[in-house]
Amino acid sequence: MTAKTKHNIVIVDDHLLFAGSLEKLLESFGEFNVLFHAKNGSDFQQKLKLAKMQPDVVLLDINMPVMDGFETANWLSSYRKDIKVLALSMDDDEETILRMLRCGANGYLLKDIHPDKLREALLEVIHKGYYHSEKVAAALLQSLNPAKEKPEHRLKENERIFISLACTEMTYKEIAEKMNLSPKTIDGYRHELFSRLQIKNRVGLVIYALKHDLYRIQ
Amino acid sequence: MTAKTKHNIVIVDDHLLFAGSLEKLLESFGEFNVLFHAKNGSDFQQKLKLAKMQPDVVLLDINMPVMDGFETANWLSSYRKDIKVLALSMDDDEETILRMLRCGANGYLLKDIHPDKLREALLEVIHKGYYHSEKVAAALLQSLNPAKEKPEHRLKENERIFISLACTEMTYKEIAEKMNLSPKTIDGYRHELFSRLQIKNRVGLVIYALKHDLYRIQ
DNA sequence: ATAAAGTACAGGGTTTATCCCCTTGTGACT
DNA sequence: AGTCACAAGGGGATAAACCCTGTACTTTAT
Repeated sequence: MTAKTKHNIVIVDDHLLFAGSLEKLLESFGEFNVLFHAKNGSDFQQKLKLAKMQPDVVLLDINMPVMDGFETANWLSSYRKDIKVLALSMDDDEETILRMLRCGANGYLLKDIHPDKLREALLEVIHKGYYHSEKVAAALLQSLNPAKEKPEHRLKENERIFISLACTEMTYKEIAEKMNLSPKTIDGYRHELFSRLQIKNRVGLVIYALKHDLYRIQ
Repeated sequence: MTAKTKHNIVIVDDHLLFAGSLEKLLESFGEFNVLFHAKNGSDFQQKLKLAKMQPDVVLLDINMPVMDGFETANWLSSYRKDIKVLALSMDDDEETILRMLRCGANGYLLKDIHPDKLREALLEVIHKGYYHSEKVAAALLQSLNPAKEKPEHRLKENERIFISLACTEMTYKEIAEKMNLSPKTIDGYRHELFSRLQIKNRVGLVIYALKHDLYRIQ
């Protein structure tokens, strides 16, 4: 395979070590050529505009500082629709997968897959225009089936505020004061959330909040 | 360089794609030979015992399910002190770096370093027995300054276990049963930790645990 | 060698917070 | 008129948090 017929790839990831290693892996497959690296979305924008060759596929990390994967995919899908985007993430959360696909990604890969899967995914994205692993396909189906959705996990604004306050050292009484509500109303929120989210106590609520990004440490 | 004179490396990381890529990077340097991968600490234990060749260095990820980097480094430093450990993490938190070094790691590398630094670090660990980047060296110096040390944050093993159980929906009574201790002893642990860590209630303890990586979501 | 100090575990008793059940008033919308 | 969402309350059981005390065993000092 000559250099001309190789598929051109760009890697966007803030972890230099990973990006560099990934390049070696792609080279070892023999049919790919890495044009350049970028350490975040805006770095990618600049380098893409200056590049003399355009990539066929962008391997895009989601968790990045400055301009994350969602923003980058969104921008690229309006700027150059012919460049395919393969999202790379450690997160197998359904919400994240769907959000990334809605931002225009052509495929979604978990970082804990076998290296051979990456080759398979890249070739599929190039030839078929999309790639979906079993997990992603399952998430897609779930989202299309409204019956299987979990409406009990939809939260109202006051519930979100309460949950994030419950992740602090405040007592329920103090939370009530802060929200200008009666402690008894807070008691009602608590009881309602415990049964809807199937948790047993306040620690369960904190864990739920952290899992679903309703509260962030530090 | 013949295969015999190459340095033997083992990679312990739950992200298969990263581990596989890293292997290609190491191969490209020419002076390293990857013996095997493991996806967590206990997987590593098993494979190490069966392996016909022993590694010179273990590249060890910190964030893993089942048996994390701390536990693994701890185990290895008592099992085989001649095998060097180079910790790999995205976390530049001072606490984490020091904890890993206390667990017996011979060096600490951030995942966002340049690939060439990895080669440098590996060679230094092999020849000098340790490697410390600027950031790690700075953290070490800080810890040597007794004025800035926080001895009240050093935890005993039972305290660590208690804290991670306090991050679940278990009551203190259930935690006591699980640890084969009286509920009153647990009450003592709780009181001691609240005053030492300057927190007011169990939620504070959960937040502390998550900040300092004593408990991990999911 | 023995007293003093420290550490780990466990107990009694009390207050406060959490958790749970059941009920009520008030607008708002069909 | 009905029911729905929301805020609020009464009463009570359980868990969490905070006292202070005691025993057994180890470490350290003299």
